[in-house]
Amino acid sequence: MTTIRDVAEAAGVSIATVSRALHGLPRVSEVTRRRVLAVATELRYVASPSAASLASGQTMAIGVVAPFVNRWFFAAVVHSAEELLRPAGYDLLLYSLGTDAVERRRAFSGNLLRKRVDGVLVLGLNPSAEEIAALSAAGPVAIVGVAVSGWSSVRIDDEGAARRAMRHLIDLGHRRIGYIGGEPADPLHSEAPADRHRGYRRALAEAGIDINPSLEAVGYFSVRGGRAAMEQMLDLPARPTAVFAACDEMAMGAIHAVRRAGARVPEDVSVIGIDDQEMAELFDLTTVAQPVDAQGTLAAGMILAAIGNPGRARPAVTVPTALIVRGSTRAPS
Amino acid sequence: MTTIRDVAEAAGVSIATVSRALHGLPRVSEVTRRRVLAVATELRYVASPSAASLASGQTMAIGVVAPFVNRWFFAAVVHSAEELLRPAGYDLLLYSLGTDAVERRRAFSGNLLRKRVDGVLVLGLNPSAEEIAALSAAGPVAIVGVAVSGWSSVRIDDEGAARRAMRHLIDLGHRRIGYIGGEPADPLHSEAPADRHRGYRRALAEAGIDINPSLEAVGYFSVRGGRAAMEQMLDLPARPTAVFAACDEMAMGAIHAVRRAGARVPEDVSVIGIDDQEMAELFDLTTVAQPVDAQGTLAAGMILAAIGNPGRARPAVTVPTALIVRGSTRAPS
DNA sequence: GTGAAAGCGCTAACAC
DNA sequence: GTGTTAGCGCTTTCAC
Repeated sequence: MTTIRDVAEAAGVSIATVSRALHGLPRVSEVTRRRVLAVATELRYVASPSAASLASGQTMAIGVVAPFVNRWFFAAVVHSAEELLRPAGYDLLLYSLGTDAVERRRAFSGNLLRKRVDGVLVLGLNPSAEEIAALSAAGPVAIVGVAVSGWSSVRIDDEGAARRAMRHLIDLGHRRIGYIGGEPADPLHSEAPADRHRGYRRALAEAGIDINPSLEAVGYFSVRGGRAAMEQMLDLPARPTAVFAACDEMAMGAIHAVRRAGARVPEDVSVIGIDDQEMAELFDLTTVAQPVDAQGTLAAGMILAAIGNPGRARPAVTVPTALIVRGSTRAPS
Repeated sequence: MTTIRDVAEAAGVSIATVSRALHGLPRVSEVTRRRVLAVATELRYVASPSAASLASGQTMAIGVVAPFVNRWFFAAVVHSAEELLRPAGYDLLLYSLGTDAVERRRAFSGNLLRKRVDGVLVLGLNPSAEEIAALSAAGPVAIVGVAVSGWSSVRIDDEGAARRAMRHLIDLGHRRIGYIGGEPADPLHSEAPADRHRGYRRALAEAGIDINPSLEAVGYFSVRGGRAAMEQMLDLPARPTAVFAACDEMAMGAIHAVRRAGARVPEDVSVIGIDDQEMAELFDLTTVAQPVDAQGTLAAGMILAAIGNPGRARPAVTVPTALIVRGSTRAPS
């Protein structure tokens, strides 16, 4: 294995000069720098990150903590974050925790990330006080999806997005509107589901429509959960004329359920979601779009900005959403 | 920051003993071990991975190289691999390269992973000779999707899966069967697309059906690509009665195109895919399922087995696929 | 069963 | 502009 010493000897300089030359630091003559670079390339030298970390105190790695990578939203955010982080010289350390509460606890209690990363990107979970402490010990944190005081954050206005979806249905003339959301006790402790639910109820209230708990079903934020929830509502004596699902995946499941029951979207039931993920267009799904890449890039940028600026305030940004009207909603017949 | 020295002092032993105790090594009395463990917990001590790596020569990290994380297959494989790697004490370093050839070249030429990881998991690309050399320098490699000599590998029989899909259509009585595949010059240099294409043609040949190039369209392995490809085929003077798409995403795009054109699946056109991803059921898509979790777990296990066993042969495993018949295929009318 | 000490490969402060 | 040197925090021999 080639070390910095090999390069130094081959270039006829000291290891300190090699280090400076390779990092583009001043106090190295142009001639020397060129020679060192040439030798390093020739010898296929790669600096040891472990040694560099130990000596410099920086790991040049960012931890990415998320419940899953195999969910559209998380994968997309991670991808866009990487596009900013990698060119800045940072590696990405992936921690997908799963839904399991035990696993989650273990991950945080072990201080998984301490001494391993310079900063953390958190996705899709609403951390407890202990978790906030544990993660904060690892470096500056940016979180996507919920605001946490002391951390940078990027999110959408979940309640507002839900209200916008609901207003669309209400403006079309719907009065009997179902809701498909998450579990009452969300295993990820994320706030977004509760916010969206609040938006649903608030929109109803604003329109002077009574809340009907039998029109609220649990869809677990998954396709099949959405389908099951819709099936349940279709069995009601008085079916809803429209359904608002708190994410596109559940909305797609709902559309499937309607069709399997021999009914049509939107003629018999209108369906609206939140996200505007890739598949939404395929389902001709009306939805409230949230910018994904922007959230990943923003969060990554916040981490970078926070590293080395312990003093500065941590921004909490809310990014805008937009109603995308497609063919899955129309006035009730 | 708590170091091993702090623990040693607090426990009244040397740092060597702390190290042994914490690693469960022999030559430490049970009493001492317990005391050290207690003190370490008390002090919330976490060993520095950089220092450990530098001293031991192991990074306890595995590099994951993939073109994207935001593709169903890759995300699922990564997730299942992590479930094996994390408990074994390994971190996951994510490198999603994107499609960009330049970026890809840079990634490999810089020897991105050398001295950073103990092993590598490669997904979704068919490495060139140089890339094989570059990655091999980082440690034992396991690759998913294609066999590479000198590396461990897990894959499905792509040609066989394609033939199975085709035989299903042919057995149903179809003779005019379209194909939606990847680009002729695959930017990822992956072999799977070519293998599947070969399976398509071979199945036709075996059934004594002439190959008709106008029935072969490019779908870029994406939903929209599949839709565009299908639209193109629907414009043909003689439409195919069935279409085989080389992945489910393209198949779903194709189904959408058929419906938008006012035709029906499967009455007018049968559609079959490969993958059996989560959404396939929603589209009632007949497809050839490939085991995803198994591939991730197997590949991860191979890396673990290879680490510390430089001599042993590298297994090349082919996992079985299965035809899943749903409602998107039927006999031509 | 325990401790002393020699590195691992690098960065950064300092001297020249 | 360049070199010397003192660590960074740990693992691992080797002596006791």
